[in-house]
Amino acid sequence: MEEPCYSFEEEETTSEFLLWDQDPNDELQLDNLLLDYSSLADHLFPWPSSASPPTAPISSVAPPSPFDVAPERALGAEVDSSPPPGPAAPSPGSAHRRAANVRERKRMLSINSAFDQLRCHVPTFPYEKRLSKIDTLRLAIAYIALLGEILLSGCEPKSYVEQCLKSSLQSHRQAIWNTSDLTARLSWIKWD
DNA sequence: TAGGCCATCTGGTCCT
DNA sequence: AGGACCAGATGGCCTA
Repeated sequence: MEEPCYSFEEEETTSEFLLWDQDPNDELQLDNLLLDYSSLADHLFPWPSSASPPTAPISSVAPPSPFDVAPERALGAEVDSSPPPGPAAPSPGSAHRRAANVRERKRMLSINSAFDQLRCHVPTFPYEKRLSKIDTLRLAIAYIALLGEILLSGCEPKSYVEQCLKSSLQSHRQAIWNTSDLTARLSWIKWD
């Protein structure tokens, strides 16, 4: 099996170890986010949802046309024929309710698109299947924390990570990024 | 077959 | 008032 290769110095990627290989605008936005570390708390989400271009369907179970209004596709309440609880509540099949459903699907698509973008910025194993949403979030948190530590340390990224992997730093510091998920991925990086 | 993950619908709440 | 956001419920798909 081929080993993944990544160099902090050259920001070069292989097709098997996905890092920073996305749209230059996305990369720039992430760069800005990492550079402006002090404002991280105000910019936890770097991509506005409206700016996320739609990507290819990520799920095999996604409907062919996500914008179609398909009340018969209703899964959760498809056989619920009980009347709405309040007089102000729109009936399940009303135009208002269908429009709200369409908006909600579009909103979820936007969120999923952002998750796809985020997946492209966290280290993954070459053989790894698609990260789940929760794993993507946790890995991204750890990865950002690591990058922040590298920036603050002023050390060479390569040597810093190698030191960490040798536990010389982990032994006396409980770093936020020090998760088994991330350290395992870092150990896959071939530096030269 | 059980559990994890996901898409979708739905109603409530908040915001503009 | 209408849209955005959120969480609960439900059922489908996939994998160990």
